[in-house]
Amino acid sequence: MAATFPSASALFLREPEIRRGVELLYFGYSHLTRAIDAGLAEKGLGRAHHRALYFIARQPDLTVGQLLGLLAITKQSLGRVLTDLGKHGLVEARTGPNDRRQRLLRLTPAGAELEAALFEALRERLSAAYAKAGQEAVGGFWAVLEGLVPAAELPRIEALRR
Amino acid sequence: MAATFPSASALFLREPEIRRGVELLYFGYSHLTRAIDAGLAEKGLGRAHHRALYFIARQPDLTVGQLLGLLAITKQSLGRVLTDLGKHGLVEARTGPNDRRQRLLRLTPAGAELEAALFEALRERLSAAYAKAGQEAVGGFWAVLEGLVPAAELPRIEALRR
DNA sequence: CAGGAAGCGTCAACATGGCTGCCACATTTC
DNA sequence: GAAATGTGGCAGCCATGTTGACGCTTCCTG
Repeated sequence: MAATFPSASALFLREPEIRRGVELLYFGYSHLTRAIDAGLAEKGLGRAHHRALYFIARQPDLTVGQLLGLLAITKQSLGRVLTDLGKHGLVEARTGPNDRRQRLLRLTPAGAELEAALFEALRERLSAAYAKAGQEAVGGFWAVLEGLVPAAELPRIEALRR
Repeated sequence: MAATFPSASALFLREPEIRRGVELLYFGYSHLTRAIDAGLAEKGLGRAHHRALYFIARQPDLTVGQLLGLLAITKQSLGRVLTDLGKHGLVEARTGPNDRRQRLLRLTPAGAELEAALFEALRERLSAAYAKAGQEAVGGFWAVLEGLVPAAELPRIEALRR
């Protein structure tokens, strides 16, 4: 949260600055996600598989429902992805200890290895961008992106940071 | 370009900070793009149509080839999108005055109106995030995203700013 | 000025990853 | 015991990406 009070005519709120943000977000996001496509294709997986893999790595033993909430897709779409990941031996599920209806998801060693390899590609790109922009810029980067996420959603994201 | 020299152990380059960036980028991008889905669905269009619409609005009279370069999809995929936009009366093309092989793309008044309405939704979200984060943060946001784009690609993006 | 290269359009076929609707089952909670 | 919840599965649809091949028209160069 910055301490500045934006004036009514703040220059950084005008159309060119907004368009610049839209474009950089589009291109930046595109290039970052493309960084792992090759690694995924090797295993016959797609981006949907990676998103699931990523969040399971991030929060082991999360339930199918929690993952659905993060990905914001339908149960059916996720089901297909989880089935694939299971068949590839990358993800395994066990029954919830408290609520036996739940299935707790976890990466297998092979899954963890693949996720780490894919993350390495993301890390390379993003840390290069971080280093080039500097620490302060990184704080700004986070702050703006946080502002794009509806307040109701933020807790779920913050929870990923343990 | 920040003036800081990242030390070998810069805290903001460690895994948690990288993961935070990956996640915020994912969620921020998702929420921003979802902001216009309703408006698009009303017209029977999808996100692919919006991307084309957006860049044609941004750079009128751009050629099919230039648009292909920006979107980084195949000619066939773009062809389908442009055909749709033409049928809806949102985009029109005229023969290039210098090179008659080229088709210069332009929004019709209806196309400009739709693009403006969709942009308004993006503007609302992004300017709220800008205002909340403050002007300095916005600079950092841009700087990090620029670092994600391969150097070879940057000129094309900078060119959008006239 | 002939011939190759470039810009564009288009056909067919296919893959991925979303979606909806509907149903089934085990389990938990009221 | 009834209702709500968490999960799984089937069938089918749609949007948007892909490859490969081919054919125009136009431009440029030797």
